[in-house]
Amino acid sequence: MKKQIQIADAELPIMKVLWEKDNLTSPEIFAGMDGNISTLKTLLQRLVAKGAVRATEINSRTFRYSPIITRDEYTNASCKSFMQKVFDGSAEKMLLNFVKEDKISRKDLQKLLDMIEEE
Amino acid sequence: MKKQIQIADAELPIMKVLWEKDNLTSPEIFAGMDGNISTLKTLLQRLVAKGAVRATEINSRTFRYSPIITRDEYTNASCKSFMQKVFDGSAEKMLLNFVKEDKISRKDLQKLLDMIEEE
DNA sequence: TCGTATAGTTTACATTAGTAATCTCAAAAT
DNA sequence: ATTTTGAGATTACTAATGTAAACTATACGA
Repeated sequence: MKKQIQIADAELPIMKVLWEKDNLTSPEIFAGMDGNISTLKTLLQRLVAKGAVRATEINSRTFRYSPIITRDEYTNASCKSFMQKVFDGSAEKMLLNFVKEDKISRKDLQKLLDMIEEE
Repeated sequence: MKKQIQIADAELPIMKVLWEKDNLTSPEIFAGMDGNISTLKTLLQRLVAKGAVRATEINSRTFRYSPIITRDEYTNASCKSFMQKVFDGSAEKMLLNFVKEDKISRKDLQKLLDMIEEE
């Protein structure tokens, strides 16, 4: 049972950058992101501390960062716990809600169906 | 802009009980729930404090509790922020992921489609 | 070579969340 | 009337989160 690493909301944007392109230096990560630079440093640090991101030393005192947790791992775990929490683990309940609330249209559903059929 | 009331994970089970049946006394709420009774009291109190639950006095020092936030309000807000956070606000991305991960089957989708067609 | 910019480290602090024990005081029981 | 019970209030404490300033020491530019 590998203990679940929790990625906090404020940390997620950093993960997203690294999922897009990894092996970046911290300035590369932070360029394009908004928020206070000190805060971003702290968040990156915490991600490294909790084992979500790996820091590889290049020069002494500078690193390149890469995600250890994959986007899929994160997404799957989040979806699962979200579905569990809000819809008592029922995907159908969730879907139904999305349809009722017009978050998804008939067309979207059809598109999805087609996509499945193709495989 | 009504400020978003956040319902914490540990508080949610109490809300779920009240969404099922409201105007309950605290012993009625807690019966059937598990967890330390003191903890449950704290959580109920916090829900009242943050305006998610209304306490109506019956005798002095005893109350009946009812949800102020509706299940739909909660569900919609949660879905929205979850989708925003994880799927950058795209319902399709999310659905697609659920399908890819086999959380939803072709059959489920078809059922939904049928359901929509009927209206 | 020396100064400086800055990547990374340390420290800080308020808030929320999870968990729970203890206290208070009226209502119910005897 | 007195005791007991228990609903609700108060207090507590740790961990996580969001936010950010200050410090340190090196790599690079002048």
